[in-house]
Amino acid sequence: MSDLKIRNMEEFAAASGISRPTVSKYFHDPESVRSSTRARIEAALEKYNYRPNIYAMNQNRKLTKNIGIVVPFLADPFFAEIARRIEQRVIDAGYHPALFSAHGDPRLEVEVLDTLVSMKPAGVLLAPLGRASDKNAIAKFCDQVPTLLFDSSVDELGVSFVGSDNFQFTELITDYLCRTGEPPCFFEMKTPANPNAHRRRTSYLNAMERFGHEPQVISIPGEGWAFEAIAMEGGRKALSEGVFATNTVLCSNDRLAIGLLAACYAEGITVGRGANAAVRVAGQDGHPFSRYTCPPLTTVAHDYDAVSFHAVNTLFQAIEGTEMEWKSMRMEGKLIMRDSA
Amino acid sequence: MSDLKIRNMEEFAAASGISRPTVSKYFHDPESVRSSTRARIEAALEKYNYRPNIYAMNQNRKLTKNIGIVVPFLADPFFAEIARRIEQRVIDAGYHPALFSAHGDPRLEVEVLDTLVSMKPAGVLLAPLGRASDKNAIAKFCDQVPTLLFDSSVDELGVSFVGSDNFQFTELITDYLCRTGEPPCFFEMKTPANPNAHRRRTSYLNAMERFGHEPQVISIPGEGWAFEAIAMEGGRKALSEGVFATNTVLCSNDRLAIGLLAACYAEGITVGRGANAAVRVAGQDGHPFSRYTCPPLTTVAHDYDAVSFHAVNTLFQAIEGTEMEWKSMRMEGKLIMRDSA
DNA sequence: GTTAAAAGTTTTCGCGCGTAAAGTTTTTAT
DNA sequence: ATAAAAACTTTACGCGCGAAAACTTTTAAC
Repeated sequence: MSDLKIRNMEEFAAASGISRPTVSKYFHDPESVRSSTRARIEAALEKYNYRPNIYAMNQNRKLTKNIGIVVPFLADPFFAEIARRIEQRVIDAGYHPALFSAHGDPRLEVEVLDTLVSMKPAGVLLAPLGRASDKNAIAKFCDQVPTLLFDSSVDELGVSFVGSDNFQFTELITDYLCRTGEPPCFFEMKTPANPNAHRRRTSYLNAMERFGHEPQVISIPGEGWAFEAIAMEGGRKALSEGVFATNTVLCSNDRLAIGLLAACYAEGITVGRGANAAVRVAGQDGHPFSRYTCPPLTTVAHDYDAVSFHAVNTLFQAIEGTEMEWKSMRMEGKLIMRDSA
Repeated sequence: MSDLKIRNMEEFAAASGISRPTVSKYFHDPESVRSSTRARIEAALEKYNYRPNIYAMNQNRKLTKNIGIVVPFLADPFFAEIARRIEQRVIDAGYHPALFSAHGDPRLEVEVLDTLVSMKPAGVLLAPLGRASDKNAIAKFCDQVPTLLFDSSVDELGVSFVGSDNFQFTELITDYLCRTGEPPCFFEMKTPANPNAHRRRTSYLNAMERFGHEPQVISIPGEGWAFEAIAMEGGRKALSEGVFATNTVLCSNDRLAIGLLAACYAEGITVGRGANAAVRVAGQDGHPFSRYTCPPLTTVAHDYDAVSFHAVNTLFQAIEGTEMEWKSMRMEGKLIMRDSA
């Protein structure tokens, strides 16, 4: 690599023996220039470590090559995992991901969206906070930027929605639990941040009715995103008061289940599906660490691959101008039987 | 808010009754204009939802208001947590954080650094991959951008280093374990990604010698960032072969400990400090979920607050031109006694 | 080998802002 | 009240690139 510093595209074009507009075209889309031209540019690119000034580049483009990714809480391993996969797919498609977390704060979510508008991204993949979100702000944002909502939908905003079929999740595991032991109680937060929680509760109630069992929902208090702590505290209280009508508890999500497992441990209650276990505990999500709880957590896992694939693909279709109606794509979950239930 | 669309700073300046250069100055630093001027600009800002074009803004500035944050693996809750806190502090300081993860891939780490160079950030907070990092690329990067290394240092690069005192971590918990039961074996990955692992092993060996105990290091094979899976597999093998010389295992980090707890569970080995427990297991890091393992994990917790505070502050000092020598700031960890050891 | 299409070149303009210089007004200090 | 300092205005230029128009060369098609 030569040490001669290339100051701008003009100089780089001269060094590579190609005109600046063609070089510009190359950076916009390498496939848009003849392969012989591409080779010469790429040879120069090897020699001089030139990169176009991203600010000058994006100033006059209506559409940049940026893709925004927004999640409600990045310190939640579920969102970290799904964001990681989406980011990888965006990079593979030749775009530049810009990752943001609302950190559980609706005001910060609005700020992130404001920042994104001024970034003129080609598109945005947005997992909204949910209940706490400023719906008007999100609607306004969706009008300005091609946005695909994932994980949890807000009305019918954006180009489409990609997520998981929460009804199917809960039905699947409720069925499994009913078939293999006592019917489950449902353990959830009273005021869940995420609208998927409501779907799961409803699905539980429906499934229990269909199977002819009496449902029981235990709603514990607590706000925010510290699900494990909330479940541990609420779980200990519920366990010590003996409110669970059966020996089986289905948690609204895996993080609550992890907290409940800790509560059981603290209360000296053995968990598992063996004869000498007192209760069965199951979760929902296929949390990255659900495999390593003690006992390993029985759960319904998101199809991370399918969600990230369809989310990114659908957004790119919209970006490329494919006309399409808004639709909701919900992936089925897979039952993962482990020792906890 | 008026619906009249303001197209650029010229129009906004006209609307607020202030000249464009002064408005420009305001956006660079609101404190740099007279309070009466500031009030008029902010009144107009309320009225019209104008935001300067970030690309045009940054094109001619040598220094933007962006702060890069780079971590080796964002799906690791430890890094998610420290990134979250750093990001918050950066926002509070009036800067714009740009968060990147190398996803465990050294080539991606180099790409992220390349991207960051072209973003002309005011500064970067970089937690390098460690062993796998391209040291030359990092050194070159540090020459171009004010960079503060955190978590793990690479030579004496950047303006300074802020992290944890890994020697103190391991000494502290080794001492605790020796005082409260059998001396610990040390459980680690054979080829750890992070250089801190070496410090912890060394510290363990030193401490054991000082306390007059025979050290035993169990190094399990495995590559990558799936620590729990590696520890679970390696742990089951080690447990079934009975390689542990004592009933106490100190893990190089909490994620390995979580995997080892799962291995113990799978092998039917009870963990804890009670009389009827077979082994004691301890970790290091104060992983966000260490509180919710079964049994809850005894560990040494990073001082997340101090690390994020000093990292951000030291970087800002360097940005503001404060002359200072390179120094290494290592925060002490706090022993967190729980039921696992 | 001719021809049209595709690709590349030259030229020119403008985006939205940073920045600097010179002049004017307002504020602060004495 | 007056001078000096600070803040603001006016004017002007340039950053590095996108984009469009008009022209030239290369490629592909028959």
